[in-house]
Amino acid sequence: MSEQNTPRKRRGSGRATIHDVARLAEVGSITASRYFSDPSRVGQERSARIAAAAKQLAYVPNMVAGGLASSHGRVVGMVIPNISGPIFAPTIQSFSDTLNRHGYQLLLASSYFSAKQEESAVRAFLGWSPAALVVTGRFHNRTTEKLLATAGIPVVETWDYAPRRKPIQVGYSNHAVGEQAARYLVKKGYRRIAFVQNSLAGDLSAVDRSDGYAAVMREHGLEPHIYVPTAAAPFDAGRQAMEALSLANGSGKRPPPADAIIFANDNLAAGALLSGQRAGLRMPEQCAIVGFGDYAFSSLLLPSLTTIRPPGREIGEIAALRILEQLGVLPAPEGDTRLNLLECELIERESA
Amino acid sequence: MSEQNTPRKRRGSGRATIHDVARLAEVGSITASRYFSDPSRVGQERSARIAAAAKQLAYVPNMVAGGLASSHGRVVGMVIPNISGPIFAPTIQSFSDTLNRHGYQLLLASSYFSAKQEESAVRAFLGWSPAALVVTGRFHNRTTEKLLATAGIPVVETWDYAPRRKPIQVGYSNHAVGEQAARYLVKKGYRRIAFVQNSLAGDLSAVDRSDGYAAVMREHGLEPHIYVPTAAAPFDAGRQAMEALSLANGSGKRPPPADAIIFANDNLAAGALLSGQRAGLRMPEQCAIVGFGDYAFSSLLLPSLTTIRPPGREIGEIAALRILEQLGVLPAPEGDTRLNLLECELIERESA
DNA sequence: TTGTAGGCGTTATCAA
DNA sequence: TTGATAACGCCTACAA
Repeated sequence: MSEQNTPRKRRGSGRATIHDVARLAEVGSITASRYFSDPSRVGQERSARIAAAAKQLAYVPNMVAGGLASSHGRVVGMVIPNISGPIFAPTIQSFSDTLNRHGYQLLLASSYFSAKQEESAVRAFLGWSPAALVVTGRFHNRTTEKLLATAGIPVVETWDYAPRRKPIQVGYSNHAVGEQAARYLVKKGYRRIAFVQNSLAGDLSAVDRSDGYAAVMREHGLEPHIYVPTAAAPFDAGRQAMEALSLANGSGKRPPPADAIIFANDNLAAGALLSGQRAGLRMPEQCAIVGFGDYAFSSLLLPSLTTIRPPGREIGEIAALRILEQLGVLPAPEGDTRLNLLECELIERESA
Repeated sequence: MSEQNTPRKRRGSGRATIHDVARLAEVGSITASRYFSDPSRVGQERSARIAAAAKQLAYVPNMVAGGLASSHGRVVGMVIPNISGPIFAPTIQSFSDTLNRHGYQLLLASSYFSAKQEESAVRAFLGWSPAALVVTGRFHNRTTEKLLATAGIPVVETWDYAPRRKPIQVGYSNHAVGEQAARYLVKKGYRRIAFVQNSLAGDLSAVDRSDGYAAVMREHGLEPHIYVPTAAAPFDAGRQAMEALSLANGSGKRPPPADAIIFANDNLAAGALLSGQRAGLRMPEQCAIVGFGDYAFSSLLLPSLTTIRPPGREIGEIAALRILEQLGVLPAPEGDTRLNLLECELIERESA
C-alpha cells in the first residue's frame, strides 16, 4: 500500500494513467496499452494482472491522449438539421447506439438547414480529430465540401442519395417517394391529384418528391398540379391548401380542383385533415390525403393518416455500420458498400 | 508559395498546427496560443499577423491536443434516457445549441432508463476529460455516483429536482405536477377523479405525480383512485384504463368510477381519447382527460388534449448556462444557482 | 510476446 | 506583453 507514492504532479487530471496500471501490474506500459486495445495480443498471466490492476485503480483510459497520439480519436461527428423535430431523432438514436456498442462516441451538432451553421459544425468537429463525419443531405457550401474532402476520414451523407458523389451515401430517393405516392393514388382511381409543397423554401427534398409526383402524373396523361401555400406555420399552410384545393367549390358548379392531395409532410397533411374534418368533408371519399414522414401523431388522427415512412432508424444504423467497417472495426462485407439506397414504406391507413 | 515547405512528418494529421501559424506570423507559438484563447492578451500588431496566418493556413485548433495539455477539453457529456422519444429532444437541442454558441461540443449517449447503461456512458465520457457532465434524474447506481462525485467537474442533474443532493439541479417537481392536474380538475367541479399510472414499472417520475394527485384528493376529502393498466403498449394501456374507468358502466345502474382522469403521459391519454371517441363518449362532459408531456400530437387530437407541458427546452438551456458559468465562460450571477426549480405549464385545451 | 524511445499539438509554468 | 521549456498520457515505430 505504501508503494502508492503520489508524485503530486503539477498538472494532470489526477486520475490513474496507463502507467500506473502497468506499474501496479508489473508490466511495461505498452503491454498494458496493447491489453486494452486488443487483449489477445498479451499473454494470459499479464492480462490477468493488468485487468486486476485496472480494476483496483478504477482506470479509465484517457481517450484524449490516445486520440492525440494516434491522430484520430474514437469520436464521430454528426451534423443534423435539427434534433427535436419529428424526423431525425430515430437516426441519431440508432447511430449513437450502434457507435457506442463499438466503443465510439457521438459528437452532435445541428445546422437548422443552414449551410453556414453546417460549416461551422464541421469545422468544430474537425478540431476533435474525429474518426469519421456524418452530414445530412448532399447540399453543402463550398468550404464544407473542401473541409470534408480534405479531412482524410470516412464521410457519410445521409437522408439523401446521390450515387455520383464521393462520400458514402445512406438514404432514399425522394423522387421515388413522390412517384410512390402518386402511383398509389392513381391505382386507387384518383385522377385530380394535387401536390402541396412545403411553404418553407429551401426544402429541396420536398421538391424532389414533387418532381417524382409530376413524372408519374404525366406518365398517365394527367395534369400535375403543384400548390405552394404561403402560410408559414405548417398546420396553417395545410389548411390553406385544403381550402384552395378541395373546399373551394364556391361557385357550386365546378368540382374542386383535387380529389386527392399529396402533402410534402405530415404536418401539412394534419393541418389539412383537421380543416377538412371541421368543414365536414368526408375523407377519403371526397378527398384522399397522403402525407410524408409518419410522425408520431399520424396514426392518431381521424381519419388516420396514410403516409410514407422514411427509414430514419435504418439510416442511422447503416451509417454507423459503414463507418465502423471503413475504420476496420467491423469486417468489410463483399461488394460496394458506398451506395446504400433504402426503401420508404407506404403506410396505408384511413385517409387514402 | 514555394515557402510552404511540407516537412512530411512521419505522423500527425497533416493539418496546420499552431506552430505553423506562429512561424508564418513570426511570433512564438505560445503567443499564438494566447491569441486563440484570449485575443486581448496579445498585442495589436501580432494579433493581426496571427489572424492572417491562421486564415491563410486554414488553421483549425486541435482540441484533442488542447484537451490533453489542459486536462479538460471543451466537450460536455450528456446522458439522456432516450433521444427519439417525444420528451427529451428539445432538451438536447437547446443544450447543444447553447454550448455550441460558446465553443463547447456535446457528447451524447442514451441510457434507456438503465442505470447500468448510464454508468457505462458516464465512464466512456470520463475518458474524454469533459468539462462537465449532465445526467437525467436523481437516481443512479453507486458506481455512477462515485464516478460523478470524483470527476472534479461540474455535474448537473436534469429533469428532476432534489434540493438536498450535491449536483446542480435543473428540473421541476413531479409531485407538484400531480397536484396541479388534480387541483385543476377539482376546481372545474369534478369529484370522481382517477389517476392512470404508467404500466411501465420503473417510471418513478410518474409515481411522484400520482403522489401529488393523491395528496390533493385527500386534502379535498376525496378518495384517490390510482389505476395501473397491464397492457404494455401505451395506447392499449390508455384504452384499457378508459374502459375500466369510464366506459365500464355495464350494469347500467352505477355511474362509471371516474368522471375525470389524469394520465401519466400523453400517450396513455391519447389511447384513452381515441377509444372514448370511438365509443361515442362525450369528452369532457362525460369524462374529462388530462395528460402529461404535451407531445406533438396532443393539440391535434379531437378533442384536443389538455395537458401539462414540462419545460424541456428550458431545462437544456439552463443546464448549459449553469455549466458555462461554473466554467467561468459566462459571468456567475448573484445568489445560489445550484437549485433551478422550473414550472410546468398546464395547457388548457378541449379535453378538460 | 514484450520493451524502449520519441513524438502527437497544445497549454501551464516560469522567467524576461 | 512575450517567449523557452516541459509536461499532458498515450501510441507508433522499431528492436529484442
